[in-house]
Amino acid sequence: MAKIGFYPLDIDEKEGIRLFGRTEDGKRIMVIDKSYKPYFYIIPEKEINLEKFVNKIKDVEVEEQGIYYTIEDLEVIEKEYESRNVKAIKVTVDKTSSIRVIKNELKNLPEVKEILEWDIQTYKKYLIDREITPLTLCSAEGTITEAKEGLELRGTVNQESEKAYEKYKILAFDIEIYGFLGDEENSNNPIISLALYGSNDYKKVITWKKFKDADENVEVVASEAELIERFKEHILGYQPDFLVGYYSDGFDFPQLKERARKYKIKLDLGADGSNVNFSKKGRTKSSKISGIVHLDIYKFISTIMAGSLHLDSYSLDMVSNEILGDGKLSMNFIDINEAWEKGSIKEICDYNLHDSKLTFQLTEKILPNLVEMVKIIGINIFDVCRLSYGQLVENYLIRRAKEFNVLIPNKPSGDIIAVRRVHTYQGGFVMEPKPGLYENLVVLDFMSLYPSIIVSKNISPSSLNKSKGYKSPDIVEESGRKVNYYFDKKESFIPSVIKDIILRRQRIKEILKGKKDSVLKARSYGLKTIMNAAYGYYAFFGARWYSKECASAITAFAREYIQEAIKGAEKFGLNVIYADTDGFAAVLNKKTENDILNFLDKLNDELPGLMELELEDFYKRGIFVSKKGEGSGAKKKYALINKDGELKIIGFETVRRDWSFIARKTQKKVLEIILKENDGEKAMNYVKDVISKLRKKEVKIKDLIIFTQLRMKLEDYVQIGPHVSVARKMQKKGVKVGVGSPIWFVIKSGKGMIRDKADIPENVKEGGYDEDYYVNNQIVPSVERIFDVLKYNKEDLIKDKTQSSLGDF
DNA sequence: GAGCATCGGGG
DNA sequence: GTGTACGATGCTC
Repeated sequence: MAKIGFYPLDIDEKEGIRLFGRTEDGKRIMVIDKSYKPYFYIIPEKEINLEKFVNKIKDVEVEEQGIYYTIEDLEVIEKEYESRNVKAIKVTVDKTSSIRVIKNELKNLPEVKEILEWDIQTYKKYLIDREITPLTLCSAEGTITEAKEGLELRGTVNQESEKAYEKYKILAFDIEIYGFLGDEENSNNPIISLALYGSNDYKKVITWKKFKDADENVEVVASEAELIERFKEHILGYQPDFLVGYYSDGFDFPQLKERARKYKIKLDLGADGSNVNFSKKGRTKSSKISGIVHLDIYKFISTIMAGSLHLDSYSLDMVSNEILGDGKLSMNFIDINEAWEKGSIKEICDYNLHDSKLTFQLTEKILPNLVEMVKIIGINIFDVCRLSYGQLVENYLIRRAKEFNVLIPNKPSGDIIAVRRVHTYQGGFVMEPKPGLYENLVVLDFMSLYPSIIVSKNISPSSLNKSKGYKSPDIVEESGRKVNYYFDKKESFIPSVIKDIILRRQRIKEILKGKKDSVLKARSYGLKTIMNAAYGYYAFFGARWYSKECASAITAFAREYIQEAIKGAEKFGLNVIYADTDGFAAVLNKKTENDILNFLDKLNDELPGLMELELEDFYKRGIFVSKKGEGSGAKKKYALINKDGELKIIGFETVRRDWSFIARKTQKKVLEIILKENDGEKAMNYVKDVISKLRKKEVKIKDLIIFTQLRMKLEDYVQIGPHVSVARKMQKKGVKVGVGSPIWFVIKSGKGMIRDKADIPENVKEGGYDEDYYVNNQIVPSVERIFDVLKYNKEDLIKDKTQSSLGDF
């Protein structure tokens, strides 16, 4: 028997619970723990004799194709379920596969009311019950054997301390392919280059076409098959803890899988010699390797981090520009194809390596967030990386349920989900902005409004009742009936958990004041993310703890609070012009900034404990434009400039690439002139200038290009938009066009439908564009609503400066 | 305002 | 549950 300290990096189940990790001196270790027995709970019918029932089922055993599934233990346990104390029967079985079989055997017995906790993966329950946190110091005790892949220990695991693993070995990778994307055709496209980037300047590019000016880190192999083999060798040689890609679940690994299959190469990268495991859940694929944690950071960034990043796109280029201040090298996929054909392989290698470098650097930046999330939720980083908001909250609640002795509800069935999807309820309070240009504004926000309502009104499915406790404001149900919900004042599970998070985060923020600590910062971020997702979780149709009543009570309380705050502000002398859910913007009138701070202090004294209205910022000027779609929860669309001259542009489509460059630039410039200089006339003249240049055919074709991507096979299109029409022309010219092909086009001058006038930029001579299209469909719509505010109308814009007296037609 | 179509990430 | 599977947004009627 030996005892060894290690950090679990990943966990799964095969033969028993398997934990893959690193020992303190950096050796790879696989621990197999067979001591854990899976279980589920039976909620019996009320009136039955428990002892008799336990006796009746204790010998239940099922045989299927020679395999025996047995019950190992039965125990009556007091638990809380749906706000009641219940006597539940804990059914411990011999192995994970027995859960399903035994459950099916028992579920139809008359004594059984419900069966719970059978649908939670065993490795997750193991982590909870044994109180093990991945990535932190554990110990394993048992018999050790040493193999070339690392240590193998059979025995048991204990949590040793909170000490976190630090020396992560990260290896980022990226592939380039030749050809065009498309679901089926994809497999025919060869991988032409593969790059790896790791710590300590580890760089490798593998390609299979010889070229002259190759760097030392480039390996030229004989074929694509050899490229895949080398990839495997490098991974086994480098022994990363984390193998990281950007959209690698969706592209790189599936592509590697297809190409490896073609050459009959095994992708046996697992520490136990197993192949990469590909799985598909709905639209989302994932690739898992035993013992090497494959992370697709695109998933984490585009779902969880998106909540705080607010980018228009989560492409590697956009994200790395935002987080690292460095973007991709400028090469599109046509360039890659051409470079491969021409033999400019160096270009491809550089591009490929740079992408994997960006992926590596992004991983280093966001890893603290991932790691803290792992420590908070207590599941493995592979899962954390791929969580949705709903799963984030749910996994956290599942982990905390044990200490509250609460039974976990089952996942809803398809029927229940279908019913839940249909039902709606009223959302946040939105005050339509009176469109206009305003001076001297203040924006005030409730800090964590929804979470603090959950806590201060104890809102949860288990405290919900008909007549006592906190009473919600009037809620109008779908039927039109007015109701009030009540929430018992005795603190219940979910509000307690949220309160915990809020307090824990306040303590962290207190420590962080005037100090820099990236770990604590990441922890605070993780806690905030979970807490802010809690309200949405109640309303999420797939949630175990779903409650439309709770969700609608939260928004009802929130509407009341924001409206009260607005009333208070107006009484105080501010002029509120816009509000959305948890905050509002107001004109200062004659009030000073100091007055505002005093107003906040006074108002906050009157609010319940955890609730607080905060100062977001003071603004010199702001423009609020009219919205297209009215109604609650409508998206914000306004722009503000603060005292430092920083612009805050919300909801304008200035950066969408399906608008021509000239339209985007014009919109941005107009907002800038209006906010910075408050000169509507100048902004107007700027637009008129652009229009006049367009009419005089002075605008360069490159500023007029519109970009879209093909989403279907060309022949499947029924609706022929301009991009489809252009794609057809490209195909006729012999260009390969498939799913995902990017289409750049310009609208040429001439007669007929827009789609007939659309053409690839190369076919359009300078000045050969349709100026009417660009004026009416690009420039005017992009600035129209801004000028509405300034009381100019569309005609004013289109009128030529020099001939305005001639009238419209 | 419901119902249908499109699109995301990767090359 | 060896079953299914996205979610947000924009356009059209």
